[in-house]
Amino acid sequence: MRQITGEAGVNLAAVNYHFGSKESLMQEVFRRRLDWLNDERMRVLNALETEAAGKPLKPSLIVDGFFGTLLRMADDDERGGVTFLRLLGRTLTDPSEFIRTFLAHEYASVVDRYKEALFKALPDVPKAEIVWRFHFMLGATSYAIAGTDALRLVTDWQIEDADSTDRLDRLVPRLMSFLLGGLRAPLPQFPDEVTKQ
Amino acid sequence: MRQITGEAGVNLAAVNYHFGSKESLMQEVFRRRLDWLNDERMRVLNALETEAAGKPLKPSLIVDGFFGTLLRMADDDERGGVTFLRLLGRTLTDPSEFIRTFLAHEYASVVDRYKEALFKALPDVPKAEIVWRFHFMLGATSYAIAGTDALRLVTDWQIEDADSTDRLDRLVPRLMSFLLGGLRAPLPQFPDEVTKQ
DNA sequence: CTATGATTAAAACGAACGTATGAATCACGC
DNA sequence: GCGTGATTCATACGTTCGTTTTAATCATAG
Repeated sequence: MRQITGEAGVNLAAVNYHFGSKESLMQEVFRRRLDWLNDERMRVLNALETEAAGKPLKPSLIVDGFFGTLLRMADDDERGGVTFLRLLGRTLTDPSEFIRTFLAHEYASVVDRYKEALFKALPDVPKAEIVWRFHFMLGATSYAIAGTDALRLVTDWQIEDADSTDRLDRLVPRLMSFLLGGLRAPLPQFPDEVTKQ
Repeated sequence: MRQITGEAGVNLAAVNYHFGSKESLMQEVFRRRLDWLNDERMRVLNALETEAAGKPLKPSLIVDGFFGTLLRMADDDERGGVTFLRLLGRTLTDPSEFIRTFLAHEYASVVDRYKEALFKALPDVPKAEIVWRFHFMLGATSYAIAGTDALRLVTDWQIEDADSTDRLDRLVPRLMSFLLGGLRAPLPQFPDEVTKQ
């Protein structure tokens, strides 16, 4: 709080006066960004489904609508840019109880719509499997967003290191093809099912 | 500290007496687990490479050696079980500076060996792409480990909810096929390269 | 038994945190 | 210009945190 109000050039008590508490401030920060993001996601999916006129969508379009829309926020300083994406990435993995509940509520309907679209797009894949892979995709994405610096230490990163805007241009297609590859991977063999076949 | 020493039934000052500081205690916790994990990973990779006698390894074996070995720690209460995996998952995404540096140091050589094995196994995939996909795989795995409860709120999880040991039996193959699918996905098209072709 | 070094125990320190308080300042309709 | 409600300010409260201190207890060699 002292750091935030300090950099904002206002008094420490301002947050509690205007927002009530630290948690309320955080909720407002997330709401400001996530409302836009989820509206945009809904808009994209609606457009896709209208155009498809009842036919299943291509998985790549669905994945791009959900994760691509998120990643492209990084380019938009008006929407928080990379800073917000990093905050979100961290929050998705290290969730304090209250903010996790809030995120769940904020996200639920959008995630449900996209899940349904994926069910329809991949009728041969069991629904449970799709939900799991959605989970994995979220993880890969959160990590890619939040941990840009984290991995640079683990591996000695002999990778091109242009300015960050350039890196984002390349991160999105890279992550997209990874996510799609994972989403459409052959179904797993469970140990207890091997004998059944 | 008070919670830890409390549950251990010892005095608060015990940690500072025996370990020096909270950070040193954490380092020791991670070292105890990661030394074993990374030794095991090295052992597995060495065995694979010996058996292959210079020929490239199957990517699935490499991925299983790195991520499968990690996940199977969850079954081994002697090695920390799910508790340690959750701690590690959280730490990989929310890294305080000092512990991230420590993890990087602890991991570097193992990650390098596995990266080299992947380079050799996938000669047609640019090295930079493999490093990125390694990153993505780490993210999906960390999230799968740490966020078992987190996603259950986001999606209304109409998934079988057996006891956790059963869920682990199924999580490993599920995650493995996702990771492999992502690792071997078609290469991405970068916007600025489209015109070149 | 006693001396000595290691360990444990109780208590407090100083810093950081979110929040609350009361006075000072501001904006603005009358 | 004055009064009133909203806002800003300095300040302090009460906790929690990691650490430190000092005394008590323990183990053990002589």
